Amino acid sequence: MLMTSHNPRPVTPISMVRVPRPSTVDLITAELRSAIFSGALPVGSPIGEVEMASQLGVSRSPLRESMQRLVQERLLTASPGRGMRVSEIGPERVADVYDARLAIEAQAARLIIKAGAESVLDRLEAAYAALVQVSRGTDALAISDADLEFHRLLVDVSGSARLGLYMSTLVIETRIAGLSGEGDGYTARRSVSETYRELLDALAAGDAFAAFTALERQFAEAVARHTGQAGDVDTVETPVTEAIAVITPIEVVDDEG
Amino acid sequence: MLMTSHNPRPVTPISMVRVPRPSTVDLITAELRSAIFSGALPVGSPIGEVEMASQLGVSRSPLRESMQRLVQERLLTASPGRGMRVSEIGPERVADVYDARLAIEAQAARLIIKAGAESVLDRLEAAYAALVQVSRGTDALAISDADLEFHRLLVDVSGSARLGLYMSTLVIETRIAGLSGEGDGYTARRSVSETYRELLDALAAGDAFAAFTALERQFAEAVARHTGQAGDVDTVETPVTEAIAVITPIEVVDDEG
DNA sequence: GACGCGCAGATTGTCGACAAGTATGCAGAA
DNA sequence: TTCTGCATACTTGTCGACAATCTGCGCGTC
Repeated sequence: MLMTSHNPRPVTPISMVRVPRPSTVDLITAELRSAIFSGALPVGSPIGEVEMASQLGVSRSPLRESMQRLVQERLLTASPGRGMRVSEIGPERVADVYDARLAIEAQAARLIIKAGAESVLDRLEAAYAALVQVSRGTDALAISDADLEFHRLLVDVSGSARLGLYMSTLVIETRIAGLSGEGDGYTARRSVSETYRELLDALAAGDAFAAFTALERQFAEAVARHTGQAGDVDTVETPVTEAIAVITPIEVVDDEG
Repeated sequence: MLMTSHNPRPVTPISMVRVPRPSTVDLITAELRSAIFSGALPVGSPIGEVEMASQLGVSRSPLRESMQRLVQERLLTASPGRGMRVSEIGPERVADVYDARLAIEAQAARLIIKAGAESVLDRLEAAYAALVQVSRGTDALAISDADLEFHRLLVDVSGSARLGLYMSTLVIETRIAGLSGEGDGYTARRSVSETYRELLDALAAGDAFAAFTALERQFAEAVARHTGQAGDVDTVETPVTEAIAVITPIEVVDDEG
């Protein structure tokens, strides 16, 4: 009992990390990201600040701060004096997105192999099975969701916080690239590429080079599809109805039991 | 002369991209980034908004918007109700930074090899020579500058906009990691690692795997040095004087000839 | 008929002010 | 002496308002 006073160390110093409550800017940012991803905010559309602020139930100041985060993410482009608009990713920028994805996901694959945990392979197999299942249907957006979910999981299970941060942006950029195309239809590939199977086998075998090659081929196919040089792959197109996802107001957190 | 009117197409439609003037938020963001990189804003120090705003000559609103960009970059950490502080990168996070750098720079090396332009090799050789030259001195910060300049150039010449965006943040994070260490001294390695030479040779030979291996070894050395498991390498330490770089006020752009 | 100019409307950028929350210091009790 | 509770001062978060800027429309002129 006498020792407690002269040593002001906390009781559990190791796992006592500060868990910050999400701020308003965090909530708005997440809401805007979701709106861009779902297509509720169409690609290229300008964002009226007063309208968006009232729709979110907040003032312009936190909204503007949130939009600056998305500007840093390159999801919004700012024109001084002219406001923000949702970034477009035309065919000439698709290759850049997939170059970055190859950098991130190949490194994630290396980290997974380096860690050598088998449980992550099961989770990836499950995500792959879900992708195969959804690809039997005709909902292009659902196929894209399962596809991106697989890739996001690949990076998440690698355990790298920075790679995960980059990937969460790249996932949305990939979706934007699909939405920036011709008209308001979303095109997805219906037959799952065999490179997914190759990637999973390479991860199981611990072959980093084979994993890289699989990803490289998979992305080359995607870039060719996005730039209109698609081969004879079976694709399905779904119109994007903007009403499927609305902007939900930010609700004030009331943290009393 | 008669054709000019009926065809309203711009004169140079291909390279007529809109060059936006830098907004105030851009200027403040660049200034804060520079202050963090130079050590004018010490690692872990809180940022008083009123003081910083008056020092920059702007109001709190654009300053707060700029800081949100840096929060997205992970250069600042926000505690709700408690303000912002410059992020620390302790020894447990150093490996994550270098994992991300390996992802980015290895992909950059692949892109350089894929493009196959010899002029970029000359620029990299020049940056390498500058690093060797500076490493003969005892200014640790100058050595770090030349080191990071080499790596930034490596990514810049790859031509990928997104990799460059990631790298500009990773460069500052690497510097922060060096500044987060023991006391207010910056330690740099004095003898240039032979992995730089190996990387350049691999790029010249078009060997992507060798380039990756060189980077991987180079970063493993750096992580070991940052986490205190340094071997017998020759290091030099320079105290960081915070007065060397002050926060310069944002000057209003007056764009008349 | 086409081009340039000017004005009105709306929107963005910036600022000051209020409200809410947090850190600090002090007094009092165990 | 040490811990607890409270009052105070300061900081942040949010809001409304003003100023600067851009867009669109209409008019006049070449």
